[in-house]
Parts: sequence; C-alpha cells; structure tokens
Amino acid sequence: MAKDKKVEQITDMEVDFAQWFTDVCTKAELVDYSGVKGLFILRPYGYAIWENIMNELDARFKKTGHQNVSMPLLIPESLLQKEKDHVEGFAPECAWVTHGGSEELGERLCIRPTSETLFCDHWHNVVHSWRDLPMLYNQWCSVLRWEKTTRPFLRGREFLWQEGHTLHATAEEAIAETEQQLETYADLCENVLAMPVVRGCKTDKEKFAGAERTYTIECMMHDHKALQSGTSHYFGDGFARAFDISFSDKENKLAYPHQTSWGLSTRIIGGIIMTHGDNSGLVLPPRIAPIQVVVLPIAQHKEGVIEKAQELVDRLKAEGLRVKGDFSEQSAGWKFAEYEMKGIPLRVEIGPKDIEAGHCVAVRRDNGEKITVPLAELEATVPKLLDAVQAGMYEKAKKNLSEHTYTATTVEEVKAIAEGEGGFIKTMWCGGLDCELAMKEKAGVTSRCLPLEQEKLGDVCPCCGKKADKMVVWGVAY
RNA sequence: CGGGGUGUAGCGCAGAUGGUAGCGCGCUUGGUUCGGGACCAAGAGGCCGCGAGUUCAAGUCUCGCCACUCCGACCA
Repeated sequence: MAKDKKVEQITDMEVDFAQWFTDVCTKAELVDYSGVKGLFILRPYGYAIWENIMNELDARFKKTGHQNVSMPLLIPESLLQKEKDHVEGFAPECAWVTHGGSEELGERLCIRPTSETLFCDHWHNVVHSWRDLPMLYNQWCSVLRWEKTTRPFLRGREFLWQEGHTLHATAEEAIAETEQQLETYADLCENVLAMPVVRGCKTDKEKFAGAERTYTIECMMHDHKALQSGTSHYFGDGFARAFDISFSDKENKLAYPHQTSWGLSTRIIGGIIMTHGDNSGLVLPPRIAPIQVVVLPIAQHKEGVIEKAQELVDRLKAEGLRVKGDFSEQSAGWKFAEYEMKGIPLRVEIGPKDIEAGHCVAVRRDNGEKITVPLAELEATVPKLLDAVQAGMYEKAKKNLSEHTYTATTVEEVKAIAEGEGGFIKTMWCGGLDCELAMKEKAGVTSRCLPLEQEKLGDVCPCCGKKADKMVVWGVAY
C-alpha cells in the first residue's frame, strides 16, 4: 500500500495538466465519450452536479421574474440569416439538416447553435404594445456548434446550457438586465461554486456575434489560464430591427425594443474541476456536491459498526444533507481513495474504537484535516464543517487568483509573465484593435476583459505608446 | 482545418520476419482479511476502431474512413 500515491490512475497535474483534467472527468465518472466527436455522455454523477447548478440558477432567474420556455431545435436558414453579424459569427460552426426521411428539404435547417433568432421570430409575432414588455425568458436546452477541437466540458460540439433572452422597452432597462444577470452568474460562481471571478466587458474583437456589448466573468484555473464562465450580452435594438419587432409605446409611437441574452453552460463544470481539483481527483464545493458527506464504516464486520454508521447516515440525512453510506465489501483504504477521487467534501469514519470513545472522525476533502466529532454533536458540527470546506475552497481559489494577477507596462513584461507561470496580466490599453492583435502576436495573450473595476496603472498603451485610458486583463484562455 | 501520437477484454498494456490472441487490474463465486486502494482459489469475458484490398492465410501488409489525444489556427 503506497501511502504517497493515493490515486495511481490519475496523472499528476504538474506532469500533464490536460491529461489530469481528462483523467478526472472519466475516473470520477462524470462523463463518457460517445461515438461522435465532441458529443459527450453526462453520467449520473456529472449530471447531478449540473442539476444542482440548474436548481441554484433557476431559482435566481425565477426570483428576478424570468419564465422558462422551450424553443425549437431547428432554425430555417433564412431565419438565421436575418442578422448579418450573427450569421457571420455562427455560420462556420452550424450543423445542417438537409433531409427529412429520404426527401431533401426545400430549405436546409440549422441545428440551433444559440436561439436568438428563434426568440426574435417569436417576438415578432407576439409583441405589439409596451404592455407586452419586458419579455423575460429563459430556456434550458442543449445547442450544437461544430467545433474543430473538443474536450469534455470545456468544448463540446453539443453542450447543455441555459440561454436567457429578454426584450425591453428601453436601452437603460436592457442594460440593467444584462448587468443584473452577469451579477447572478458572479453570485453563483463565488457563493455556490467557490470560484472567484473577474467581472468585465469584452473588447469589440471578443464580443458575441451581433452584440453591442458583451459582459463576462472570467475565472482562473489551476494552470493560470482563464475560463470564461458566463456571459451576458446587450444587443441594443439591432436584432429587433433585423427581425422587425416593434411595439406601440406609451405615446402611441412605434418603437423598437432593446434586447439581451445571457448564458451559462456545463463548461462551468470544467471550471469547477480545474479550479478546485487536485492530484487525488475532484474536489467539489459542498453547495453543489451531489453527495456532501460519505459515511464509511471501519472494520464493518465487527459487531454494531454498520448499524452505528447507518445511524449516522440517517441522522445527517434528517438534517437535510446529501449523504451516502458505503457498506460495500471494499477495504477502507479503497473507499477513501474512491471518494476522494469523486470529490466528496466530507468523509465521516466510524469504527469500533470510535464507537467505544463516543465519537467519529471527519476528514475534509479540501485540506485533508481530520476532526474528531463527538457523536452527540454530529448534527451541530457537520454543517459547520461543510461551510468551512466551502469557505476554505473559495479562499484557496482566491489566493491562486490574486497570486497570479500581475500588472505590466510593456509588451515585454507581459510576454515574460505569460511565458513564465502565466496568469491575469493587467495593462492599460488605447482601445485599438491593432494593439490587441499585437499583444497576441508578440506576447501570446488575448484580452480577457475590461474589468468593471478599472484601475489607473498609467496613461500610455504598452503596444503603441499612445494615450490609454482603459485597463485590460490579458491572459491565455480556454 | 494543418502537423504529431494512439486505437487489441470494462481499464492499462504485450503480441518480432503474416499462421487464427495473451498479461496485470477490474468483474463473478467461495473462503480468509479489514483505521489509507488486502490475500487465496476457481470462473466469465474478444465484430483486435470501421470498411475495402493483397494473400492459401491479416491484430500484423496497403488504401480509405471514424474516434481519442497533444500542438497550432478557430471558438463558450
């Protein structure tokens, strides 16, 4: 029994981060590959994580007045083409349905890569008056984008997400909606998933096809690369004009409404893995862990151990916790490794010696700390330990983010940081596309966002030397 | 889409000059173990990624395709 290498199936992240990630995805039984490239099977454990994220988000959407709907899977080509920038952005990665049975279709149908056009087409029919606004819609679905390279969670051709689509009488209201939804995503990440975020706007180069403004939250992974974890777009009235959505306002004048959309996908699970995972496998934040506590009987063949362990399971379940007891014949060591790999936040061990002493032993997944818990204090202690794990995970991630966030004033500095440990690099920027491209060319980084919390690091652009009044965060993105 | 690597049991792999497939782990059954991936015994499990071709004979040679993976380009 090699004590130093707990989970030999998983490649160490220091050895090969990409392989480590893939190992965790498959060994923790989150996903399996299907026969088609980029289409993944979300196994029960992986889907359970997504369900918990859905529940958290859906409750927030409902609280802010949004309603769930279901739009069609297929988009007629003519409909997709109505908004110019949007088609150009998505056409290269559309998959097309050309036949119904054996008959060729008169017009080919795109499998939705996103549903803006469908919502617009619908609203064209149903929006007539200012009284019809705002439209606050959301749908949970999957979309298809024919990506060239694919990876579990991070980039699938099909992926599950929610896409919110709203329509408002005024630009101000729409922008407020866009910002509110970004904040909802930030709240989910920080308070539920224990992932600190940088809130910001995308540059024109990086913004969504057809959007006037794209907001983003950027998270930092273990390898110091950036993961865009949620986006919120303000469309102005561009789509409304393209799709001829108009309404009579309070002055009985015809007006175009202002639109937003926002989305968060199963990609976030990849973010959770790469933010919190370690060489023993997955580490899940207690708030979304499908199993929060695993109770393991030690020397379970001994009189009364299983009964006592089952009692602990029942008591913790009665507290509303998600608990599993493993009474299988596997050895204790095997179970330890197994549930560490699956990222269960807290393990509770109970054996003959513990029973005799009137306590059990709790082990935190985030830092391995062992805590002796008197059986009488079980209900009072375990929820606190889960909160401590949640907080500990956030702090650890926050530390990684702050320790790998830098400021720079020259392209050379940016390059040196990017080629070293990497991370988020803050510089001033003149706002020019040429300088943004130059940064990619010379330093190997792309703009992640213009943070909402701007800082004044100077007043010249590191690329062109001209006046710069914007601060950009640069990095290498997933 | 360009360049590299890979595809043989659920997983990890071995199968030299072509001759009809094996090992470890896992799985099943029985027994012994039990505080960090236990041990013994007996079993089960294979369109050798898919499709053509060469050959008396293909896991092995040729061609095409598909998938996985890494590096670029593109993207959530």
